[in-house]
Amino acid sequence: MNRRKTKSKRDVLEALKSKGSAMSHEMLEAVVEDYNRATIYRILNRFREEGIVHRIVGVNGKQYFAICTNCEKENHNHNHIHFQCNTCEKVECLNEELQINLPKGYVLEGFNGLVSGLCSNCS
Amino acid sequence: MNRRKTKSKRDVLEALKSKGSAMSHEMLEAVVEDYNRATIYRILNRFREEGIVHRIVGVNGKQYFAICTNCEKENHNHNHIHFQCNTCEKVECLNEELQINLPKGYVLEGFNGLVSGLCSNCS
DNA sequence: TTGTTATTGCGATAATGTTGCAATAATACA
DNA sequence: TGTATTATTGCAACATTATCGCAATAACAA
Ligand SMILES: [Mn+2]
Ligand SMILES: [Mn+2]
Ligand SMILES: [Zn+2]
Ligand SMILES: [Zn+2]
Repeated sequence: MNRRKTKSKRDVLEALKSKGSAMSHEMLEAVVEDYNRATIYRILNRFREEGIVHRIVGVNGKQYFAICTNCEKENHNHNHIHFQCNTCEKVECLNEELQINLPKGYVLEGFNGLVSGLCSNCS
Repeated sequence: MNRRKTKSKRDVLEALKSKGSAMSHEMLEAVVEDYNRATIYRILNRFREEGIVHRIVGVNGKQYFAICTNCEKENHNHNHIHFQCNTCEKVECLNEELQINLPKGYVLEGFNGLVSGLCSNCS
């Protein structure tokens, strides 16, 4: 399964990089040129498999995708909290790492921590 | 806007109480008698307004509702983390309270912290 | 018992995300 | 450079979750 470089992938990656904060499908659609809905989702999920981006689930239940920073190959640290603005919908990574203690017998596999409120632009 | 006591409300509340952990619409539908989808959602959102239940958004983007415990009227503490099992889909409240520091200019309004993994039954 | 209106059921609708399949195009290789 | 392979795309259909308008129903106050 060899990967191929395509314009759509470049466009999506470029959009995510230049935006800085996390983006939903909807946000991406507004920025990149007109690709099919399925194509964009497939690209995002592919990126996620490859460890290029990580996913945040918003309070609205929507998926947001953000470029991985501070992540090494094979060693991702996504235990940071995210912030979602209730007004402008922006989703960003906070630096806050946090430590989680689970009860006995529980196995941690993922973390999705989301603080919602007003960002500095909207407060 | 006076509230009225109905069988559907009693049933939903009873289901949530006896289950102990958070429930999705789907889970509720399987337990209570046959009410319309919209009715159940309206009841849940009503309960939320009244501060009887709180809502957790799962990693799957679905809504889960749990009875409020440790909450006083007008003073809810929902800054606790929740745990969702990737196998049996169960969602429960963890005792872990956590402290969140936001950057300057940010206003906190809500928190949805979700750890996913395997519960003690499924691990 | 009766009137008011909160609540419900029904149907339609919106939004998000995935999938199967045939067409297209990126890439390896002759 | 030309050709074959197959990863990727577009399209349409589908699944799921959740909300909403409206008319019918039923809780409850008087
Ligand atoms: Mn990462
Ligand atoms: Mn509460
Ligand atoms: Zn904002
Ligand atoms: Zn489990």
